[in-house]
Amino acid sequence: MPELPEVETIVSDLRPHLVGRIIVRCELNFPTIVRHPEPEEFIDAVVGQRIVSARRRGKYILLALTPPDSWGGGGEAAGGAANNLLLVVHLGMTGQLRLVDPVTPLEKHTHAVFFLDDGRHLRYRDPRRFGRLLLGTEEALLLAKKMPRLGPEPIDPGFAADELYRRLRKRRTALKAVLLDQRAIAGVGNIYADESLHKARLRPDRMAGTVSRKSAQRLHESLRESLRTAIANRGSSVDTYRDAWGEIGGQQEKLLVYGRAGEPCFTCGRPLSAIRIAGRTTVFCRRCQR
DNA sequence: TTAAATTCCTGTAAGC
DNA sequence: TGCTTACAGGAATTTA
Repeated sequence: MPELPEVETIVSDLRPHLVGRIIVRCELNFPTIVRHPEPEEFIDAVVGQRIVSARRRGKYILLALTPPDSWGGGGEAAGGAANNLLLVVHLGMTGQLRLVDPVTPLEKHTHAVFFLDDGRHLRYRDPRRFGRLLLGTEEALLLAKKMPRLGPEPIDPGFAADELYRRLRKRRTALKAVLLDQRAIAGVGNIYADESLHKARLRPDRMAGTVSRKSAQRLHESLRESLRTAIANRGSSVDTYRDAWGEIGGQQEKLLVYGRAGEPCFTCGRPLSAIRIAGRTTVFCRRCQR
């Protein structure tokens, strides 16, 4: 499922192709995939807009839009103005955002199609429909509670070990539950939570508030290392993840624990255990993670 | 305020 | 082979 590395791969691939394009038409084959505003208003507002930037925040894809004739045109080419209208895409578990040639056959479960002025189609497909599309300014979406106030970006150079330590210390729940909380740290999901806890040799069900500064430092390092390696390998194609071109990633071959319950730990050889934390399957090594 | 439980959804795989 | 059932999980929502 798409987490930070997968979303980062999609956004960085799409960016050079989308920035500068105008959305000339929008079709919603399954309108309820749009969660804000009403589907009709969404279409009216999005059509005619120019995409001026494409970025990632947590697991969200943010496309900044401006009317092409506003401000003498191209005035915000750098993108990122704070009160820009944003087209927001969250992929949920099985969402796919693909840029295709118009002759590409429409795949089943394609819920939205954005027709671009270069003739190509940006298609949103999502069999399980846990994903969603949003449109509005960042402030409006936060206010309407369509998006959470996300925690810091774990791969940001400014994200210090001490900040992770402080965020863990104040929580009275399992370490892994905090990693999965998007308001605590943005972008981490089930795969990279398990992977980084394993690398840091920490039990996922350990109470977050009891971790030492030293343990938090190890987790900080392993979390960043797991995410950066996964980005370098273009993400993990477990379940249905595909990049913007429909291709699989490479990180699934290198996962240490995720999806390997019952199989031997690569470090000690003991079978990996599976437990449930915060409603998610959690795989770890009872010997290596204490 | 925080944490836990519930809900949404369908493809896949296990079990009979 | 074909049917039924359990399971996968991100995050909004509800409950405690």
